Amino acid sequence: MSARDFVSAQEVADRAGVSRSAVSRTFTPGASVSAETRRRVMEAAEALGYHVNELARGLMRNESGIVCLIVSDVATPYRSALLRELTLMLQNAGKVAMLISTDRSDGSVDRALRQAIRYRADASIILSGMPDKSIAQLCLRSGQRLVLINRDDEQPGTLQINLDDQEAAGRVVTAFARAGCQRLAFANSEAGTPSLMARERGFVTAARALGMEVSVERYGWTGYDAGRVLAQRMLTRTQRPDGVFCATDLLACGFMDAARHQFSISVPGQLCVAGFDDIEQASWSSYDLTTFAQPVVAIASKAVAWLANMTPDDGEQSIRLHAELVWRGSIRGG
Amino acid sequence: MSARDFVSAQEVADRAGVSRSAVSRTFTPGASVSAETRRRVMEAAEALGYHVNELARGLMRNESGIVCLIVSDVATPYRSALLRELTLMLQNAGKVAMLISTDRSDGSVDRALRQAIRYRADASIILSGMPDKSIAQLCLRSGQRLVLINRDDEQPGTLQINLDDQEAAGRVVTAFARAGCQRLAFANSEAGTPSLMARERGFVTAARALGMEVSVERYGWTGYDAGRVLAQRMLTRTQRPDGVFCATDLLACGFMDAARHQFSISVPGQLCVAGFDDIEQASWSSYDLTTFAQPVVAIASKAVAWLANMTPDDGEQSIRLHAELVWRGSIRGG
DNA sequence: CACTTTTTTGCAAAAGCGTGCAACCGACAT
DNA sequence: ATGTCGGTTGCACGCTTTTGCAAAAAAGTG
Repeated sequence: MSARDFVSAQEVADRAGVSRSAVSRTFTPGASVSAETRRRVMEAAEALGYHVNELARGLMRNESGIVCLIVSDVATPYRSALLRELTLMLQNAGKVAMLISTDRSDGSVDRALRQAIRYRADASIILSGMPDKSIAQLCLRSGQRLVLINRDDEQPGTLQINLDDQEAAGRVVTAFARAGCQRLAFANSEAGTPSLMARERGFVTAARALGMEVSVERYGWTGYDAGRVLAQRMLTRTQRPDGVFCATDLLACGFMDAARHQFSISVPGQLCVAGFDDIEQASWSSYDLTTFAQPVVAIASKAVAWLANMTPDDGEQSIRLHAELVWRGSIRGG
Repeated sequence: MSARDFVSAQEVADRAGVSRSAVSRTFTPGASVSAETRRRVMEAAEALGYHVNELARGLMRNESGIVCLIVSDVATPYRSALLRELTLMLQNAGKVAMLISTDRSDGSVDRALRQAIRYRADASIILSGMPDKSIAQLCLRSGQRLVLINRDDEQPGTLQINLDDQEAAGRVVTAFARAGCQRLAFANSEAGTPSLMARERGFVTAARALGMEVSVERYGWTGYDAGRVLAQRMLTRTQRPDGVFCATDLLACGFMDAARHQFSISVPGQLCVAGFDDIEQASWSSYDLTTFAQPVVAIASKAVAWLANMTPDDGEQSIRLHAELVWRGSIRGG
């Protein structure tokens, strides 16, 4: 066995010549301890290398300070950016982040949430995946607060953070129209997540409203390779589109690369492209992609603010954030 | 107060008509319980929605099952890829990952490690930052196992995972020579991490050994923008280099973009470029970058294998992994 | 100095779990 | 019938902390 010999509050108390409770109070903000006692305790703690045991503390308080981040595709630019903001802000709020990756297998989120419950996480933030309604129920029943980002389940007691995907998609139609595009198209993946579908809906309806021709193609998983495949399918038609809105920047990067290097189509000369997320690569000069910015810091700060604010006015709450269009060079005539 | 009312083992025991120990043993793998008792307990647990309290369990066992991941620049492609592998493998090993992001401020890693100790983490994996020797000592003193990735501190009781950076850098010199490059250069950041410096050393010494001209430039933080600035500095010289090894793929992407779009230099026609990490973008056709692959799955699996294998034969251990050269189109004549 | 008020301190209970020890139960051999 | 043995089960204690309560100490007041 690993001889892990932690020093306990008792040992500190003995060395400092005070009671165990005095030690406890010293490390509890807002507790009543005299300056002298605190000094003696701190000194002893330092000498012995004492650290509060958050496990025991959480056990007592029924509040672990742990927030569970349940996320699939961590290695994706948008997700990892959001992850960074969330962990940083949670740390500043005195919480600690427990990271659970879910692959695309079915029971994956389920297992993750059970794990979270076993560690008595105060809350879970779900960045992805398809959480079963029953599982979310389970979370809530065990007193866990739930933040759902870019999902549209209607669960009481949760915070929902969404974007104005549909309206945003409408705005890009206007941009394409102003650039003189005739035949629009939407490039989507087969993931079918609420935000992707909302963008598709918004784009198609806005295009139709303007009387423009519009087509939709879906393929594979939401990544660079799918973007390439979509380009191959859409750009080999006899009447190929000249304004393509990709559901995601990653799709857009793949699409643009295939268009330029495989079909020698100039962007934005012969083809306008827009994406969504404003990942770092969108600003790289090889792409210079016009896209919608995910308000990652706003998302993260709303989420942790809601978690930190423990007033149980919790009833279902829903926040809608605005996705700002970032003009770059992949659409003619900014 | 959030009325968090968890169901305890006692309640399950009452409902199942057994003692609390029976419940405990049911959820402890390898404990002695009859099939009948286990069934009754499981049934009651299911009905009541019972979940083992890992906080209390960790308190008893002095083993929390928590592994702390201390990482800076989470949103970076290489880091997030490694993060994904680590969390996935830790989960499969029955551990859980606690993520601590460190910004580049000084006391940041320090605070992170203290947090880890307070939660009685079984181990910490440090992907970055500059952990003070004294802090590492603190970790070890509190029985925490430590994995250091791409660092060169020599601490007993830790696992060090490194790459053959220096040799790899030597191999790319050969590649440049074969491509007919005359004037080599190394593009580095000012971060000064052990692996970056090892690549620089390896490249310079190998080039000199072949009697080739070689220069070094360092600028800023290890990212895309620094790559662009480095390109501006190096490509405006009267005698500009024709073979540039960038310390990192991100630097290389910035470098290539500036070279092509700002200076209209063709890659690999007039300029050969190589990078390091093999991030996803390196394979995108806009870059098609020849680079060294970080063996992320090997790194992750070595790390968690060492952690899972609790034999305390721990004495300082050091693993050196091989970085394979991935040939793509940014160097002439594959 | 005596009295009241406030602050500080120690005690003991509580939280939920694991586990050594002893008791117990049924089966089997003598 | 008695002894033995392997497997189960319950009891009680241990882990580390927080916190209500009451005692003690300190401070303030007349």
